[in-house]
Amino acid sequence: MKIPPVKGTRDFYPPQMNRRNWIIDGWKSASLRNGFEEYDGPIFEHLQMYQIKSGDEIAEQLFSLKDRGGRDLAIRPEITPTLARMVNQQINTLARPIKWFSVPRLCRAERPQKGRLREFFQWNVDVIGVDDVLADAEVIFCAVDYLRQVGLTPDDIVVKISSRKMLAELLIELGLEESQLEPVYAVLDKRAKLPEDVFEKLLAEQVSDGDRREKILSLMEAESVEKISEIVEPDRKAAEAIEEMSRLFEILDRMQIGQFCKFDTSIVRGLAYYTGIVYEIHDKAGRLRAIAGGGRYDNLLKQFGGPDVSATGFGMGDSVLEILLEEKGLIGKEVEQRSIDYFIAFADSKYRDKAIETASKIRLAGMSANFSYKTAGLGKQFKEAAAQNARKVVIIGQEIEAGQLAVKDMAAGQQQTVTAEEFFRKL
RNA sequence: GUGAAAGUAGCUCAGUUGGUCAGAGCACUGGAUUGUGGAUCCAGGGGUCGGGGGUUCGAGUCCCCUCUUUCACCCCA
Repeated sequence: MKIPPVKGTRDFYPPQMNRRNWIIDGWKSASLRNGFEEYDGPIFEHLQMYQIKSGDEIAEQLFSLKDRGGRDLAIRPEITPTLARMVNQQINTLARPIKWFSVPRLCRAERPQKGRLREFFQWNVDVIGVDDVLADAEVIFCAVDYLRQVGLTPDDIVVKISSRKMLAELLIELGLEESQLEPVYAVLDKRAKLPEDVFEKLLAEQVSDGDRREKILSLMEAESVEKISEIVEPDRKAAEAIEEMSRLFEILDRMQIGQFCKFDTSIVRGLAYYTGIVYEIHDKAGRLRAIAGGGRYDNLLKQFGGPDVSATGFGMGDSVLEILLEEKGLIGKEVEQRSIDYFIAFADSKYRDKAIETASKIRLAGMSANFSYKTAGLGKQFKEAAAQNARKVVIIGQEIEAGQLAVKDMAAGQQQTVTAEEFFRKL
């Protein structure tokens, strides 16, 4: 009986596994050079953990199970709750700022589509315990640092940045009720996806007053933080939020990534827990879903039973990223290819034992080596070596009787005869 | 959860109104090639035509169901 793979999952054969490792290794080294430490948690948690933040309806979108003790568990659909739990548990012993990153494997029971699978990897970078927008700037820098390092430029991607706090203060100043904010956010979030007239109609359903709608539309079109104050005269709290945004952009400029970043009030983000700066990284053409998204979530640790500690961070999934990198031709052929330091060929089956011995010595010295399981001619063995992308081929032939080996550099095509003793000494 | 399209070898695909329709290229294995490579030539293995049911003398082809994939919607932590 043939059993198919599970819907929305991927098999990683060696070439795809090499790609996956290349992406994840890039994430990890970017995190480390930005001063973040790696952590991880279990792949499942109590189901309840995911209901605190997002409510029951989200429980339908995750994989849940009952263990033999009747406990309701869920495979993690995100790692932020685990992070909050882990940090809360040791909050009094952790030195601040807490700069942590993780590359968890996550599962969500959603319908798969382009750039969205049921199992994926997500790079998470967070700073906990710092109120200052400097922390927001630093995580944004970390994301851009990686994306730039793999070859993406400001022509390819854009970090769209806004502020929940600023938007809320301005909307309230315009006369909206607190209770209207959520539904209005939902409409504003759709702006980029909808034709203008449909968007305006949806907005009119939420905001009946024409003048207010005008102002909101102008806010959405503001190209810079400065323009905001021209549209709505900010009160003290709004001015603070605007000031914070300006400062963020100053820091991003100082960090040399200003050309990747753009003020964009249409970035609202789905769920309610963001409290300040919010941002999404998109492909410049806007054809794909977001590459990454994040923001400040100052209330989360408290919601998980911890103290009032601020936090900010982002998540970047592997699937949209891989599609974009593929489209831009930034995943080189060599990423998928295997390679090996040495391939040991033997000219006659009587030298096979010597070849096994040689390969083992090379491996013990810390280099990679293979030899053929077959006793084929040298031509075949060279083909095998080439197929494995071997850098050098060592030939064991009659010269071994005089203590010598032939070593061929496959790229250069040059071959040298050296004594076995010298060869092993130089490994 | 809703809607649309697709599914033939490991991959990309051809297969006419139902009647030599089990095929090609690439990949893989072996040989040409018993001391030298990714080329070339030859040969070979590999398929219950996604699965199940139906119509028919006869189904890869038509009908129904189902699974999977892709795309969009809902949602997007």
